[in-house]
Amino acid sequence: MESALSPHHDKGQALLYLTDEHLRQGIEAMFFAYRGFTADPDRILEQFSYGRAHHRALHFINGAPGTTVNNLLNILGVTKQSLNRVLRSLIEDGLVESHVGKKDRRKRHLFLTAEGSKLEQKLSNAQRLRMRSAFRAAGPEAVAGFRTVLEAMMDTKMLNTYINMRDTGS
Amino acid sequence: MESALSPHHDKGQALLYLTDEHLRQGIEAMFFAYRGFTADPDRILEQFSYGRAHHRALHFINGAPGTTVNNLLNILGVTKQSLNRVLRSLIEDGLVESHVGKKDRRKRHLFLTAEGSKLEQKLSNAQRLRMRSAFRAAGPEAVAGFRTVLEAMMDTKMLNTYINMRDTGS
DNA sequence: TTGGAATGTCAACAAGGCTGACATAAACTT
DNA sequence: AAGTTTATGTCAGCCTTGTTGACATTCCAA
Repeated sequence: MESALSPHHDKGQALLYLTDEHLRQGIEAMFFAYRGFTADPDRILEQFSYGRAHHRALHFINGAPGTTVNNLLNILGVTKQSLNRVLRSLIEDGLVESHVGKKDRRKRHLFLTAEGSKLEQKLSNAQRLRMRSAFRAAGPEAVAGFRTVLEAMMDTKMLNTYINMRDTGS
Repeated sequence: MESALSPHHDKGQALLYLTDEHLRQGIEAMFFAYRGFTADPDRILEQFSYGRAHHRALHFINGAPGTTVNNLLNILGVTKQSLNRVLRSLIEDGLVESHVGKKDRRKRHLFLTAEGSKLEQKLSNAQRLRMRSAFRAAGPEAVAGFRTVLEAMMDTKMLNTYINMRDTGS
């Protein structure tokens, strides 16, 4: 990265991507990209009178069937009251099932029903479609960089959660 | 990227980054990274009893001083009622000034006051700090890839808006 | 057996989206 | 000059999704 012969000059060159101007562009890119990222599922959710909170619950229950309410709380970073409202409507509508734990009967283990799975598929298909098209357009090196920067931008605690989900494939 | 001798095999290899599993990871990375991205300004805004909507308004008024309400509406993608509520409080609190247009007196041109600029600085410093540390940790190639993927993920309309802001440097 | 953890529920509140309706002033069109 | 469109503001009301606080229940663990 830096030449031993002219460290100061090369350091200046190499760090040009860290100027305030570049950072501002990165900030705005995140803003606009996140809007695109959520746009497609949002349109589907509207038809079901659901919101992003429902999508997030469906997504993570799908990724970790049998997860507990508390675990979901930690992943989503919201209060139990907030999550409970969402879960209640999903359970009432027959998209999610809550089973009392066998070992620890205080815990509720959450599962998608067939219908819940169907909606989750619909949502994630839409989101993957855009992600795939963006990945394909950008190419594998860009995607690797994308992942690297995003991981560096996460809170430490969330990074561990993410890495865990990434590596266990659920 | 692909060998001329065994295009099929290499194509299979090259496209491994487009599997559903990788896309799912990209989706979750976006979710967690966006949380990190907004966490620092959110903490500051809380002290001022403001929300993200105020931050967004301050950010884009700062980037394009004298912009009109309608322009801001298009950038932010919200209704005028929603934006107006935020602008009103910022104007009342003396962070933003609204000036009647000289050429077209229907238009209101928006500017940050000294105090508004101060808060905007505070917010963007916090956000840049995290972005800079992420960029530095990831390196210039990763940052280039990050930008490429984000731009590919935006809605076409927003992409143009973004590119315009990016290139004019405001 | 008692303390605390896990969960659920009720009530109340706020931010910030939304729609619809209406007002006003200015600019544009015919 | 009259009528239309544009830009903006405002009022009322609704929804989702976040918050806090209080309280009940269940049940594990020391």
